[in-house]
Amino acid sequence: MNKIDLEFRTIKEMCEKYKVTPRTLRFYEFKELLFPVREGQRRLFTRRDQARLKLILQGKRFGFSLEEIRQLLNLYDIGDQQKTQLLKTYELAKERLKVMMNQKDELELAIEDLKKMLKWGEEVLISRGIKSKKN
Amino acid sequence: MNKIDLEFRTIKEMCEKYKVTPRTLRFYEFKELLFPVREGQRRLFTRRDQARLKLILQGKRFGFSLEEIRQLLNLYDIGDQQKTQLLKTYELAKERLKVMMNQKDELELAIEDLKKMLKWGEEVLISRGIKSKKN
DNA sequence: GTAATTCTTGACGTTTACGTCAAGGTAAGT
DNA sequence: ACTTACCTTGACGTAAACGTCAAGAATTAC
Repeated sequence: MNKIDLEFRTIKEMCEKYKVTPRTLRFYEFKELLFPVREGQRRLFTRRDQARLKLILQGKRFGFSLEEIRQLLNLYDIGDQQKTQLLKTYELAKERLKVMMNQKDELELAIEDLKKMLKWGEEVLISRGIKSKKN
Repeated sequence: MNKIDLEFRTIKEMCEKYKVTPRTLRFYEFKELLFPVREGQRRLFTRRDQARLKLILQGKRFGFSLEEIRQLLNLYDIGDQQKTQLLKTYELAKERLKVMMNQKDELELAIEDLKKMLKWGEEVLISRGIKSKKN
């Protein structure tokens, strides 16, 4: 009924829109990643929550832990942060970038190695007549 | 005393050489990734075990689960494998390669995004006089 | 006004890859 | 013989990120 409905989403709507389960959203609230308001006892997720959820899901894609994500979210939400804390968060992100770049390098090596393994496995399969050459 | 000592390693020697804990090696045996022989009740790890351990550690670097590694190890150890099983293992590795390449792509995107975040965070820090430009 | 739906808060279960005692066996050094 | 050192097998603990009931409240549908 209210135009305000555009501002808030129920847990179900959130689940459909972002492809997560209710349990997940409640869990994120419990972990202080989201802060839905209450209408009676029901949760209502604000735009801020939605923005945060998007970042959470992205963060997860990047391999961050929820705890790391919680800290990184402060980068977007600096209002009440202290200088020290802000700088710490920044450093955390920088560290994470390093880790990710190493991961990338290792992953590239891994891919090469696995390709070699596959090539070798292919030879074996062919030599046993299990597999034809052009497949 | 024996020259055979070159063939076998105790759990301690294995731990030092491969930087793992005894618990890890026992766990891998329990999970049928390693098959040390026994001298009395003590474990002796063969060359085959060492080769397998190297592959296990590599596999872990690549993000395989131990169960996946167990299956992949069969690629190197085909003696008693059936054709079907061999082919299945091969396909598994191929699937894994796909996953890894996707991971790599995502990771690259993630890295780019995180770099942007850092740049933005840097602006904020500078604008607050917490951080100087050339750092 | 009753049923069906959606929500709530517990609270225990799950998986992976080990960590961490506990209690005891055995071999080696002295 | 006694201590030390290293080994063994349980067996319970841990962390992350939810899954999966259970039991009850509140809203909506008809």
